[in-house]
Amino acid sequence: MVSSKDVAKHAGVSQTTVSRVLNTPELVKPKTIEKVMQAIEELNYVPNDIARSLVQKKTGIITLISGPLHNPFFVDTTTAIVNYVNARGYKVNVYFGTEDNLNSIYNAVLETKADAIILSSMLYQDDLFYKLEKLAIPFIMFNRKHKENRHFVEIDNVQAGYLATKHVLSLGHDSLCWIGGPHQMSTFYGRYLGFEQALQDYGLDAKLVPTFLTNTNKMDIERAFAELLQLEKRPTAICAATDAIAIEILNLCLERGFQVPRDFNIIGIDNVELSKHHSIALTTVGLTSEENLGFIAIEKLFEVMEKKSTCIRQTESVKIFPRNTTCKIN
Amino acid sequence: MVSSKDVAKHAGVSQTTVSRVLNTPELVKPKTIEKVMQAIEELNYVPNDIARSLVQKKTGIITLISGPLHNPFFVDTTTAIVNYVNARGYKVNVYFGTEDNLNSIYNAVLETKADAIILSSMLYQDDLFYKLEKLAIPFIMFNRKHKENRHFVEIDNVQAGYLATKHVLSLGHDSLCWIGGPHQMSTFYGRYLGFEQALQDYGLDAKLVPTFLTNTNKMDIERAFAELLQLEKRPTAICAATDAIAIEILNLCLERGFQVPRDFNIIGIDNVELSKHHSIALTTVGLTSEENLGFIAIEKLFEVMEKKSTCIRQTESVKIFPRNTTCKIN
DNA sequence: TAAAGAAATGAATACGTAACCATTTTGGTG
DNA sequence: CACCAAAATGGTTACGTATTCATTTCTTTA
Repeated sequence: MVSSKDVAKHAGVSQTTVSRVLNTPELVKPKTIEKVMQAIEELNYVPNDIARSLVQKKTGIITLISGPLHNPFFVDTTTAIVNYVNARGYKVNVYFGTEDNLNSIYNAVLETKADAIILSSMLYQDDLFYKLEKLAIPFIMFNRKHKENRHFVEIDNVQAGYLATKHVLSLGHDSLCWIGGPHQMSTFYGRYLGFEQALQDYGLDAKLVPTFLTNTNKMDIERAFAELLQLEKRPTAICAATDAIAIEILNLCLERGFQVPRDFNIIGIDNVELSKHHSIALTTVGLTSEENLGFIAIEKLFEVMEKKSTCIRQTESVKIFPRNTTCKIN
Repeated sequence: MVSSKDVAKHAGVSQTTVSRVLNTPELVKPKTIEKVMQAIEELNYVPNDIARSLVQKKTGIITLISGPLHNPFFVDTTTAIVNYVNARGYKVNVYFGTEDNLNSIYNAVLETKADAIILSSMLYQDDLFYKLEKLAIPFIMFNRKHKENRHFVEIDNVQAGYLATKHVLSLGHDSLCWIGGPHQMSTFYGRYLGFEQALQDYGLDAKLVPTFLTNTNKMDIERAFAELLQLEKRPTAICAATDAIAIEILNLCLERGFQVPRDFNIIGIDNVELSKHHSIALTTVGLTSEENLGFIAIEKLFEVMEKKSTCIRQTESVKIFPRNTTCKIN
């Protein structure tokens, strides 16, 4: 391992000067720069970013705790976040959280010296929030909100649930069902509230509408769908709390020989890239703006890092994207 | 920032003992451990992993240079790699390489002290290979091979191209075309060779078969497809070098009102998770084994890190997965 | 040419940990 | 009780950089 001391010796200058050549060359004589650069070349010197981090107390690392990539929402956000962070000259430590590994991820993250944290795994009531505040480094949640109501970027979940539901209701469906996730997550809870509200506006009793709250892995969704098929009165429209769920339901429908939207209407929320594929063509609700939610969040996080803001609370408006998995009831 | 020195003072022991309590508690008297642990609690001490890295010359970081996630192949491999690495207690620095940003990624990576590098962005002739060997840290390529023929895990690309092509030929298609990527990548070149070989085996002249070599972003694939549609004699079967290309071609077909497989047969290579979705149901060629290629590669990389192996050269066998985007010609 | 100020360089130190070596304490044995 | 080995602990240093402060060298001006 060749260090800046080696370079210094080789160039006949002090280590300080080597450091200056790399960081503040305007303070060093051109001839000296040349000498040092040549020594760097000859010795194949590469600065040690760990040592630099130690002394500067900046690691240049952003920690991202994402959901798993089999959820296409996280494909979009991870792409946006990683690319943005790298373009800003930072590195990204990525974790994919599931029900199983989340705690060990938190342990690892809390011991890691990152410059900031961006995450989408927080529950509405979660002690993690307070641990992160104690860490005293900037953090932001995307697609999740904590009850303390700080440091988040989300879509208007209630409105999203409302618009999705209203869409199928206005197509004439009166036999709906809801497939969502655990209500400890602000996302699912908010969307469900919107669902309820829309039913109410159409004079339907939410209590009579089948509701499946499931974990969002493949197996549990399949279980929920199996239950759905057992219902006395099969719904004609399935409102899924996320595109990920919707797309998996679509898969299960086709797998069992159903046709969509003939046998089932399906609507999602998130407007993920995959939903636009013409094989899928999922009707969904998504951001009014063209931006990706992960992008908005990471941009805001950098604002906080740069002390341009101190606390982000942002709720983005949504609209409906009608595609081919919903249609007028005959 | 509370350090182990602060803990030491607070507990009335030396910093050495604090370090020992955390790393080799079996060398410390139980009563002392207790004292120190209490001090750690009270002061809310968290070890500084940067300082540890500096002294131990191990960062606990694996660098992953992946392709972009809009390519579903990289969704699968990134998932496998990140989860494996984290389960092993390491962190992952992720980069998504494209034509544009690859050089700046390389610059960043070469200055970063990672314990190992796993990448899928290497060209067959690429100076990067030699720079990485100079770095003297373990690295492995997945899905790419360098001409030096070291440090790689790949599928049998020639065989894959061969099987895919033979499949559509055996279905009665005699009007094929090939949509692939730049031949500087071993993956594309090998698969094309297999394509040629299969044509030859069926008595067709590869030189007369339309071949589109394109960059693998959406826009360039669309351009290639537009060209394809201009051909005097439209092929009945499209052999795509990757599932990513195949799935995008499928999208373009549907977008333009074509039906698959009626108007076009489409076959891919990689057997990505998405290809199994019943909306897509892409016929493809993939690993004989159940494992993900990224998983195999990262597992091998850890073997190298643990000195159990020194150099990986692995080519995995493949088989055909017939689904719904191909059918007998009528 | 001398003096003063600016520019360029260097020496020493801090960052927070693990590791090495030295020292003290403990426990067991004759 | 004395002695010795083993267990437990502590002092010091290294890791490789940036930074602070001091010193030297150069340039300008009277």
